[in-house]
Amino acid sequence: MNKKKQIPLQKIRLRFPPSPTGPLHIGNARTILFNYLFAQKNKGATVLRIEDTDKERSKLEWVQNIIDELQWLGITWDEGPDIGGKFGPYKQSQRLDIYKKYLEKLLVEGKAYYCICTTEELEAKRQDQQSRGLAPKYDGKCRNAKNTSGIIRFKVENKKVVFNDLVRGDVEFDMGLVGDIVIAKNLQEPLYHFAVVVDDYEMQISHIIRGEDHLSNTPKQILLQEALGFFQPTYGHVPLLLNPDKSKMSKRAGDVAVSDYHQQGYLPEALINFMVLLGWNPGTEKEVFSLKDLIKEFSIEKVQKAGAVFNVQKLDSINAYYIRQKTASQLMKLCLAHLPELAQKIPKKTLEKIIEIHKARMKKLSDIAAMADYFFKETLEYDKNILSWKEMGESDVKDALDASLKVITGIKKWDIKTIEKTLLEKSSEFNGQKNYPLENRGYLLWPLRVALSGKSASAGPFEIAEILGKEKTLQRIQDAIKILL
RNA sequence: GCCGCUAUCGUCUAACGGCUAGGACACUAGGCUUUCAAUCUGGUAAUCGGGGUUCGAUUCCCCGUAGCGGCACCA
Repeated sequence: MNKKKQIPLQKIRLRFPPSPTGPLHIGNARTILFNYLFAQKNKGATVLRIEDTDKERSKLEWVQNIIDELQWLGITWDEGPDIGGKFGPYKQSQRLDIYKKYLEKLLVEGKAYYCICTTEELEAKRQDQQSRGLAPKYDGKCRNAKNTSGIIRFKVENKKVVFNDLVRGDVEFDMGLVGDIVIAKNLQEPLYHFAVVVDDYEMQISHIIRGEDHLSNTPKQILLQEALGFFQPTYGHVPLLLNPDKSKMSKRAGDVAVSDYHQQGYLPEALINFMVLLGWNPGTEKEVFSLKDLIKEFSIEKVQKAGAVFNVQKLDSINAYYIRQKTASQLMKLCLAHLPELAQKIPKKTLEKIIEIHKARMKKLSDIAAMADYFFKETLEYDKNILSWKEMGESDVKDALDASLKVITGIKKWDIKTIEKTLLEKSSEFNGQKNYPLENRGYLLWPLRVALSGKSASAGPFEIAEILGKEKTLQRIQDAIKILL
């Protein structure tokens, strides 16, 4: 009774099956990543297949978004709608003839039938079953009706289906609880379960790694494979990505698209590293992985069984880490898109310096805009109260700024070393005059730094001054003195 | 409601059936420091509940509970 028509495949082949009903979802990207890693690790091939059987919701722009963002992440495929391949076409909407052939086969063999029950009728029955504590299930009314049109239902056999899942081990379902499923609206319009089963067979897919939400769909697809005489691929159901409240992340309106994170200035390597850690780890304490590392170290056996909450704080921390690893020149290029137009006119070397002094503070690339805005403004606007350090009164602040102004005016060689040395010497002198604790440089430097940046938190005054240049530095100190008056 | 999956710090996770349950993020105390970061050194914080098996259970088994997923003419 358990005779499996398992044809051992020569090749390992995985598929990425996004549905272009929206931008590439982060959860989807993670599942695709697992597929990619499994394939690469096992020297298998990967196929990008666009699942656009839902004509109303599928859009061309989303196909492009999916391709763009996968490429941005560094995930590649061997066959797909963009590059072709010998099992194409790779969009389901272009494979209608293939589905039709198998649909007719099922119909002729009596394994599927036309159903003319109305949605109202079906809905009423469902309600009734639910109220009586039964599982909602199609009652099979049209099963033997010999209709010649209508939707197409597959006769779900009343039996137990067991399969071995790569992540979960043996899983058993009682299909007696499931009614005949709809597999197509008509011969031209197949539905998900059917199209997937046909494509996975036609494209010779050996391993299906997908989200846990498909676990209870799997026995239906297995029954379909049996009815069609197809081999059965190996399944692996990976845990879902969860919202902080533990609900399924795909049902959320916020930032769930890879492009959202892309635009905000998360680095692809950070996103990859973060996503893979959500549900997988190598069993060591290593936490930083490049795609190359992952291909070597990934194993589906070590994938977690429980869902993982998507924690943006951890993403931020990983992203900040990867930002810190970039060279000034790399980071400058990446930040350009997040900076005002004016930045394009600034010499590249200067821009690099601006980026460099903010590098350790950035969580994402877009942070640079607000963080370094004072380099791109003629005049600064800020509350004069923030110029004061500790107990300093307005006249003390003015004295400090005057002192800075004077000593900076006298600087001949404009480089950070000289600026720092000069200011530090002045700091001791100033503190002595004012009877401030000698070692506390804030009395001189805080007002200076605020005058230059307009912020209570910023990079240091010496590095800002060096980049600003002598003229602008002096100008800003004078501006600060003016708002104190 | 029915079926299935799952359960270790707040979060992501580690722990051949055997040290004081380890690491990371977050939080927090301190060092460095003009500020904010970065960085360094500490700290708080977890095995869902109940039975069983065993010399010994986070780990294996059963029951319960909870969370999640599925039960579409969506994918």
